[in-house]
Amino acid sequence: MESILNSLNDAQKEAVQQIDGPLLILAGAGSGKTKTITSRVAYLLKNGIPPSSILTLTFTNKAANEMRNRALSLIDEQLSYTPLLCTFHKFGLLFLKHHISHLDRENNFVIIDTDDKKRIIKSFDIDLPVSLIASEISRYKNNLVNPQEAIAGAQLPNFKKIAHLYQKYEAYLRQNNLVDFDDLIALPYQILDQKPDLARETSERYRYIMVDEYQDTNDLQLMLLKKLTTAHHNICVVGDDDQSIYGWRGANIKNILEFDRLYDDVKVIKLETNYRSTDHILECANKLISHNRNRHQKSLNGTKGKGDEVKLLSHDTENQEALKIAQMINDFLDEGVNLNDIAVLYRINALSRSIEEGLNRQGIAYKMVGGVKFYERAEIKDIISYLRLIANPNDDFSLKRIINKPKRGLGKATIDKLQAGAHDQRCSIFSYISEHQTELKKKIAKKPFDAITRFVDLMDHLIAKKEEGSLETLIDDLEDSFGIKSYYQMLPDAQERVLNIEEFYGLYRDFMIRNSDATLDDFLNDISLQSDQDQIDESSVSVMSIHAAKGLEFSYVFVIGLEEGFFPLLGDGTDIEEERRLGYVAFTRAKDALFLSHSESRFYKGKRARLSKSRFLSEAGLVKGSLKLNKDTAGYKKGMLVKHKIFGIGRVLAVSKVKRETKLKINFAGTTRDILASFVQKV
DNA sequence: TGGGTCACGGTTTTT
DNA sequence: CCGTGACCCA
Repeated sequence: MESILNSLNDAQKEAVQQIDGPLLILAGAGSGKTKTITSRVAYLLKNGIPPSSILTLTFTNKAANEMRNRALSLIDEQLSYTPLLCTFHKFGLLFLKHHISHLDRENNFVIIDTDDKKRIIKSFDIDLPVSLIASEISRYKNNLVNPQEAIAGAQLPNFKKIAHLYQKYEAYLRQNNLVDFDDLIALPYQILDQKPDLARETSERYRYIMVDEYQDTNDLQLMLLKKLTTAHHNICVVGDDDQSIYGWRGANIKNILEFDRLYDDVKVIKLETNYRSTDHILECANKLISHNRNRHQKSLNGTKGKGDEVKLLSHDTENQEALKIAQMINDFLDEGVNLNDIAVLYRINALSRSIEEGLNRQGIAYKMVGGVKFYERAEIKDIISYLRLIANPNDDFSLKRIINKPKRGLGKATIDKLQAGAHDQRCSIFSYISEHQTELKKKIAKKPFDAITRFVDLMDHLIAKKEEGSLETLIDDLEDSFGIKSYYQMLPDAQERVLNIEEFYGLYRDFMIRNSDATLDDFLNDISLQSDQDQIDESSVSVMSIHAAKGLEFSYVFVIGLEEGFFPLLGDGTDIEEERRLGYVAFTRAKDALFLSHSESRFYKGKRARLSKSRFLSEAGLVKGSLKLNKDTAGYKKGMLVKHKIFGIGRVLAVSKVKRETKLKINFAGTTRDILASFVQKV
């Protein structure tokens, strides 16, 4: 027990030992949050709490793995059962595997990603942007609004449309037994809500619950947690409201700001001692974040001494910026700094290109986190679709993706016929083409018919393979049957794509060897919850978005693109406080040296734009403030035409200022609405 | 059916 | 600027 508490400060000790009742740990950046959580898990175990009663929820797999390792290393004895420590989504998946039958569904469902979701929506005929529909559906789900309610509640024609698409989308998912990311949280909640006994039982099972990164939970996750604590109130949430950066994905900062209203007798412990950064860095971060109003008052106290001043780097162009930073990094390396200790961070991925070029020119090894994700590459998704179809032949969605890949002469016309035929028979496309061949033959020409027959035969063979359990070699049979690799060999970027395919085959075999009793479904679900955060830890400079840098720390940090418009990123529905929190997160990644860089101009979307310094630089005390407020107000005038995503085109009736925003009174086809200027575009 | 050309629009950020 | 989607012709 001593060994666990020994290395903790007083606040951390208190947090670790406070195991009963609701507890909010406000853990500032670099205040030893992970250490506190892992010590707390260890402390619970040491106090005889059975491992199976402890549930710890995190945001990324990476955080989950790291915490598991650290917690277990604090315990000497071997555990027969490891406490469940996973992401919210993984927890949802495990729960649904056991309980989805309560919703009258089979547990061989498949998880779809955002791209799949958009494809499904796109396959309906729509006249609104897919991204809008997708995000509205997400919103409905996160607010527990079902399609019927959505339709009943929708007022405007476009919302009516979206609500109907939502209904169609849900029907599609159900029919194909698909589950999207939102469902992984929403469906468990629905089940627990319908079955109070199950809620109680589940809550009894997990008597000690901990939640990491609580500032980034959404409403639905909060409700789910509420269900999980029906039988007790032993919930410990850990987070930092100043680091809430996922509002765009539905995270609700109120969850952490108002946690004490959720349960009686909430104990609050603040961890305000920062062990990571030097004082100059902290001062800069503290100053910046102090401009936010919506936050728990607190500040970080350093322990490392003053350190070097935070440096502002000014450049004319992004190429100069990249060159200069690459040179500086080279100098650090000459001084003996480790590649792993250096990071370049930015607000938007588009800025990575120039930096990569600069690092390449200087011959500096770097790793990009994010960008095009491995599992989202077209060639990988094709193979995944084949596997999904083998796992579940009724998955029309996957079938349509690969039925003509590699090309077998099956175009839109044929596929439409198959779809119509399947619809008439009320069965999936696959069962239609395998079981109604005589009928099919009458409908389509010989050539496509032969292609389909051959496709079905090969698939049947693979399905049989799966059923007899030869999963390890299934991937080779798949390649032998369909020649996906050789197909991509002929396409552009062949080399890279083939390498990706080979890597994927390797991952598949590896998974099947390591998990000998796993099913194909297990594999598919496992990879769909994987992010590529978990990269190989070779020695290199890290280049990534600030979001990707959450939870990480580096000795030397460069933040680039500190210009109005890029950071803060200004556009539809910008939340300036969240932008500022992102700045805070970026600054507090640095341990010893922080460099903030801006450029006078940048080449973006095909043209070069002149840019002014980010307001965050003056707010952090780095440049003397010459804040131009309401810069974009001037653009709007009475009588002007503007366009809104949902309301369409309207005419401006009046322009006014509210706080720092421009508010417009707009006439949309006879209806007058007050709307913030940031939500409309000039026509 | 599939390949080629042309116009458009767009990017935050991720489980 | 680059990738995607619509449209047209062989």
